[in-house]
Amino acid sequence: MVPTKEARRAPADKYDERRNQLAESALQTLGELGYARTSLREIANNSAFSHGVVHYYFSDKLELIIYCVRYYKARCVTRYDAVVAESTTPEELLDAFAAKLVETVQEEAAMHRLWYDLRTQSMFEEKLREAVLMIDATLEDMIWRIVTRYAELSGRPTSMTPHAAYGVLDGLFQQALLGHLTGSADAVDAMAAQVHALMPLMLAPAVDAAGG
Amino acid sequence: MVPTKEARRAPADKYDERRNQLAESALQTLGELGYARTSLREIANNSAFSHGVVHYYFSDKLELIIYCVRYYKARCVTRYDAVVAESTTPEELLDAFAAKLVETVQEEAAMHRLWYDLRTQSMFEEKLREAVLMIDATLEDMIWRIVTRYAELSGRPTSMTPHAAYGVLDGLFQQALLGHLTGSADAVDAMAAQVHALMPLMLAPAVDAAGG
DNA sequence: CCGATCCCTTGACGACTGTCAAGACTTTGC
DNA sequence: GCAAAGTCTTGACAGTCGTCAAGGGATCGG
Repeated sequence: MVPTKEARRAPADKYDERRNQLAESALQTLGELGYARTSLREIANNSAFSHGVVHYYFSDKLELIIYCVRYYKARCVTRYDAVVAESTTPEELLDAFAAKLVETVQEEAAMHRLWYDLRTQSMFEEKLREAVLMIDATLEDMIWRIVTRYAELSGRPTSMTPHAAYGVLDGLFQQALLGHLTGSADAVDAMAAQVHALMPLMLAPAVDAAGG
Repeated sequence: MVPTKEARRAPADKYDERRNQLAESALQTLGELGYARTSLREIANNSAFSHGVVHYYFSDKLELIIYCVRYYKARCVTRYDAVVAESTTPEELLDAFAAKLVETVQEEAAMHRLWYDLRTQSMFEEKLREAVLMIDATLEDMIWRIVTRYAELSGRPTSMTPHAAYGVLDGLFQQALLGHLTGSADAVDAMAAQVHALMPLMLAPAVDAAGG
């Protein structure tokens, strides 16, 4: 009998652990091959198990992938929190933020292209939408924490909605990722410069210090 | 014998015409199903031909798709030229540009999600990169024509690189497309507002008219 | 130590895929 | 009107896919 999560006895932990283990292998495979070319057998090959085990822990290929999306989110959501916490001036925050962006484009390119792949797939596959929109909103929140902290440190109010701020930064990030993956040597540095130029524009214009 | 484009006798036009016909059917199918779920048989089903004919006009599935990308580009590249040509004030240009963006998100959503799909696929499939990067550069030029004309009409110089301008606008566009396709009623209107707010930020700040 | 439950492997199924060869039908050149 | 070239259909191929059933060990409760 196929065990469901709630019907399981004691080792619900072990069950979830296996699911996470498979999600890990799936994410690795998906990041390498993309959604279109990833098969369950290939995922299993990149794990310690055989291909049949997938249907023991997931009812469906899509359920595995959706589980992966949510599992992946848990890793990303706090990526910039240290940057926010440790910066004490707007310039410091901006530098640290841009540096972190550059770092993550370079070192987690596979995961990021997978994210964009899955987000685009959700434009075609309705079942992916709920999970994708949820993580997209979470990423928007993450970006907004940066922007509001940057505004705070600058002593100026924000002049963009969270949605718009996320949209433009995500556009630059995606552009840099594409450039990075296609061999453009200066793509990530260009992104850093663009972010430096863009962030001040997300705040209301500084008043001239004429009055004091 | 498989005819190659250069070895053909008189009807090189008819040959290309058929290729375009197939590209049309392929684009329709790809826009509906996405790259991952589109098969050659499905493309042929959406055309007047049978599935075998694809290999008469294209050596490969990938060659067909790459041909589609280039074919698709030819339609997009002049989309905003009328807006540029007919606007006489910066406000008019901005309104017309935003309106055109809204229109194209709504009425050509399938083609746009396909474009983002293929562009993302190029992060995984090396053979797609050349065509994708070419059309991406063309789109960047298209956007830059808007921005420079906007700057001209405003009497202010631009303050962003073409790359950055394209990146941020594309981010907003993609965000609106995702929102539109996932049922968010105000996604496209939000994009219009965001574009209105963003475009002035792409120009150098207006000097205060204190000196006359 | 035995039976039951859990975990996992193996192998198979039907469906679908890209590709291509064989041939039929159509058009063209003479 | 015949032969050749061009165009398209049909059918098959080898392979891969998601899915699932049967069964083997492992583990655990008694």
